[in-house]
Amino acid sequence: MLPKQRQDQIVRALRADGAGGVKVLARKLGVSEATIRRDLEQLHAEGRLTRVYGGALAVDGGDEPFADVNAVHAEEKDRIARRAAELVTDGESVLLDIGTTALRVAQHLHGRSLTVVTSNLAVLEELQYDEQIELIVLGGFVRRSYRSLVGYLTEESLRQIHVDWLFLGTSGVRPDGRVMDSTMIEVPVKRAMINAAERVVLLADRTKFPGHGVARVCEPGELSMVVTEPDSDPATRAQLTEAGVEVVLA
Amino acid sequence: MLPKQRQDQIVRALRADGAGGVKVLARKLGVSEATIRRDLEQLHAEGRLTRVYGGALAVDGGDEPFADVNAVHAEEKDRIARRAAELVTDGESVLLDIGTTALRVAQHLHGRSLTVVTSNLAVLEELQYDEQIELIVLGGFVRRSYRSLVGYLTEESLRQIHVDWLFLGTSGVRPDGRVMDSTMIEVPVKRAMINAAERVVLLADRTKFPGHGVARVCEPGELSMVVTEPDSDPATRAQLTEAGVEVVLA
DNA sequence: GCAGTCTCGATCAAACTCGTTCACGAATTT
DNA sequence: AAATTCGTGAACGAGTTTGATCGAGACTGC
Repeated sequence: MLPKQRQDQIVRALRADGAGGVKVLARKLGVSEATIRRDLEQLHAEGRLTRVYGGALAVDGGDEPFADVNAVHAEEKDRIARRAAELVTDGESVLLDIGTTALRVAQHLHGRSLTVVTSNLAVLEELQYDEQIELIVLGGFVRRSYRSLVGYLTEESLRQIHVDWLFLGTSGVRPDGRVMDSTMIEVPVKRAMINAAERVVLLADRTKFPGHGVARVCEPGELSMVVTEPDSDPATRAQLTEAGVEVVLA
Repeated sequence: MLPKQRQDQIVRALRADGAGGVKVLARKLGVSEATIRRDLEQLHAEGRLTRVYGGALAVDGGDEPFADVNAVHAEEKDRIARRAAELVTDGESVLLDIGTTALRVAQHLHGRSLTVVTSNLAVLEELQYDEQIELIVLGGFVRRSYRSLVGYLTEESLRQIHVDWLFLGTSGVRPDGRVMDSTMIEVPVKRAMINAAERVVLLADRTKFPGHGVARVCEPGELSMVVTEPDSDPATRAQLTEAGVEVVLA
C-alpha cells in the first residue's frame, strides 16, 4: 500500500470512529507505531485531522456532531435551523437525521405539538423531557462518536413508519446537485429515511454548497426542498431548481 | 480511549445530567477518581464546565440541585443486581428490561465485553460512553415517566434479535409463581423480550415476592432463573422451584 | 461545635507516548 | 554499477499520563 493511500485510510478510519489511538491504527493498517506517528504529524500539518496525545481526532469537516467550540458558523446554521422549523405545522410528524444540523432544528421545536422521530441521540437528549412532543426513537447500534443509531435495526424501524417531513444534514452538495456524505455507514440509514418521508428537506450552509463527500446519499430529484444561505453558490442552486427542488434562503 | 475523548465525554455527560460527581464520572468512564479530578481541573480552566466541591456542573444551567448526585444506594437491591451481572460471561449478549432494577444491573456491567440491548433510556445514558460494550437500542415511542421505549416499533425490533440473557424486572410475583406487572402497556414488550431471549432471569427483591400487579407477564415455567433475597417468601420460592425455575439467593 | 465522612491537591512510581536517531532495503538517479 | 533518495522499523531518552496513597481541609448529622 502506498503511503498516501494509508494516510487516506487513517482519515477515513477517524471519520468512522471519531478518533483513533496510535496503537490501534498501527494494528489496523499493519505498520509500526512510528509510521503512524509520522503520518499523523503530516496529516495534522495538512489540517486533515487533529493530533492529540495518544492518537488523533477527526476534524469536523462534514456534519460531524459535537466539536464543541465551533461558534464560527453557529449563527448562520441556527438561522437555517429556525427557518426549517417554521416549515412544520403543529400536528405533523418530523424525522430528524443525525448530526448537529438536525439537533439545531430540534432546539427550535420545543413546546410544539409534534411527533418527532430520530436516530440522533443528541435530539433524544434535547427533547426527552418536552411533554408536548411525541418522541419516537429508531432502534439500532449505538455509534458513540456520532451519537447516533445505525444498522439494520434502524433501517427496519424506518420501514415501519412514515412521516410528513425529513430534515437531512450533509457533508456537502456537489455542483451537479448530488447530496454526499463523509461516511459510508450512514448512507443506508439516510436512504431509508428518504423513503419513509413525504417531503425531504436538505439543510446546508454555504460551506456545504458546493461541497464534497465520499458517499452518494441521493440525487437532487429526490429532494423536495433545500434550506440554505443567500450567499451560497448560485450555480449549485440553479442546478437544484432545475431538478425541481424548491430552494429556500434563510 | 484517548484523554481528549474522555474529556469531551465528561462535558457531554454533564450537559445530559446538569451535574456529575467525581465518583460517578470515574465509574462511568472507567478511570480513577484522580484522573477525573485532573480532567475537571483542566476543563474548568478551559471554561467548559464549573468545578464544584464533589464534582462539576454544566456551564449553562448550573442551578441543578447537586444533592442527588450523592444519593445513597439501596444496598439490598444492589446485591441482587450484582449477583445477576455475575451470571453473564464476557462475549455474551444481554437484554435489559425497563425499570430501576435493570439499570442497577447495567451499573455492574461497566468495563465488561458484552453486547447490551435495551429499551431503557436510563441504561442508554449509563452505558453510552462505555467503549467495551456494544450497545443496541430498541426502537419505540418514548414513555417519559418511565424513561422507556414502548409500542409496536419496540416489539418489531425485538423480533429482529436474539440474546443470551434477559434480565426482567417486575411489580410482583404472585404466590402461584406468575409474574405480574403494574401497567398493561409494557406487557407486549416484555413478552417480546421473553421470546427473544435464550435464558430469562427475573430479578425480585423481597417486597415483590409475593406481590401483585394488574397484568400478567408470564407463567413461572417461562423463566430460567430467579434472583431474589434469602428472606423472601419461601412458599413462593418453592412454587417456582417446582415449576423448574432455578432460584438464586443474593 | 464536634466527630465522622468525604473530597481535595500533592507526591511518587509505573506505564505509556513522543520525537529523534540510526540502520536497512527498495526504488531511482547518476 | 555506484550513489542517492525515500519510506520504514527498532531503539532510546525525554516527557506525559495514570492510579495509589496521604495529610489537610470541607462538609454533614447530631
